[in-house]
Amino acid sequence: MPDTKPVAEPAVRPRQPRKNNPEKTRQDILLAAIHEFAEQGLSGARVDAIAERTSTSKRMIYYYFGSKEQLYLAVLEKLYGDIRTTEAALRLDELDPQAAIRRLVEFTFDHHDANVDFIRVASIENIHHGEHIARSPLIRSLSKSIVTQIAAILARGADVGAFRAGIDPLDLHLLISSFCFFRVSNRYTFSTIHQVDLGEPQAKARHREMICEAVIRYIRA
Amino acid sequence: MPDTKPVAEPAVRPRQPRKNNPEKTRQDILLAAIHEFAEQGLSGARVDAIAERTSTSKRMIYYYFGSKEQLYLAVLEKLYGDIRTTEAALRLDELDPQAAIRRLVEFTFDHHDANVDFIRVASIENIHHGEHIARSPLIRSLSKSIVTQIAAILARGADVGAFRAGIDPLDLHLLISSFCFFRVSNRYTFSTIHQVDLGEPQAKARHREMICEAVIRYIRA
DNA sequence: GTCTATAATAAGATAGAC
DNA sequence: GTCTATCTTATTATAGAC
Repeated sequence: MPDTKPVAEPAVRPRQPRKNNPEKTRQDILLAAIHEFAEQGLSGARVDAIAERTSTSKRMIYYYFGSKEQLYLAVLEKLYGDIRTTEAALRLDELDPQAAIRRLVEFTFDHHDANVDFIRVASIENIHHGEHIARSPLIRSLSKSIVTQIAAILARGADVGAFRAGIDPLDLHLLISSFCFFRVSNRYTFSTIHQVDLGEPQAKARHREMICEAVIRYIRA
Repeated sequence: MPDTKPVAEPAVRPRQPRKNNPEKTRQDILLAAIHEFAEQGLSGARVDAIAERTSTSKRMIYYYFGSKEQLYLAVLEKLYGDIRTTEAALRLDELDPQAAIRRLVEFTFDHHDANVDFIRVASIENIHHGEHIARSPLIRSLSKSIVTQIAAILARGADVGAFRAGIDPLDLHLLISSFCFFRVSNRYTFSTIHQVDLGEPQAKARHREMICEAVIRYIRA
């Protein structure tokens, strides 16, 4: 049987060889990994699926990150780095104590609401007993600022008689984080069970106000 | 080649055939599955590992539950069934409004604290977008009572002027659940990052009091 | 640094005897 | 109803060319 292909192939390269750009490739992989891990969990995530989300190949993932687990750790550090960096730039010391608390609560609420990937990966990491985050001194050191900031606001508020004395800053951080986090992390079961939509704007605005109110009432003198 | 086996085997049965006890076998598998799914997640859990936790075999798991996913759904229904049943038996209507709220918060705190498996499986289910719980009308119907109970307490409290009017019962349930759940679900990352032990008795007692206080201050007139 | 192809292994599910 | 052994497929990880 004769070869039916045309004698001269056109000069079009059927596969575009990737331009060498290590840093961009690394970032590509990292962003794709965030979404895959956030969606599927650590064991559920497929390295093949991450590769498909990028413009590069599976081989490159192992080349840059070594293993699926190391890639997951890089994802953790990226997500925690992002929230702590924005948090540190809030300049809460410029506001009066009650306004500062309100702003912090609103920021936490909005950030968690807008960063579902962070919430999901944090949940996943807890399922794994936090064993990966424990190996990251980076994340630990990034997280000191938020507690220090709360402590300063509480001290100022107590000084002017606006807040009660003796509130533990880390406890307050726990109270604020709980609500802002849970509302996103447990959205599916809560919505399904109670037949409501936690994502709708009215509910969101109501809950944002509720946690502000609850926190302020809790610390008020 | 002659058969080298001894002519008469001893009457000792080398393997004890399991006594037929369908209901016990089913419960065995279910309890083992709770622990495995709670520890490893849905994709992380291994059917082999579940079989090893029981006194039965992998074959039986498929025999009784059909598939890994159906077994997981049975686990969900068991865990939600347990909490809702105890919750419904609290008799909060016998207490004055503020005492009733306090008792409900303390119950929720204690139950979540003592049922880590429930917390973990609920987290896992949210990672999976609540797609399995959505297929369980049983869980939905079980969960109506808690909101009804809160609504009744809030109404009584508003009537006697102890509570503000206009508090949404489901929102309050969300506020209470958030704190009690998060404290357990995110224990690992929170403890690691902030270098504290959320499991220690003093922290636990302090947090139990904090959420009671916060809720009561929030609804108080 | 990037690619395709494949090795090695793990895990869900089932067959078939008793 | 229960058992052991196995089939089949999917997945992590790597080899080796360019």
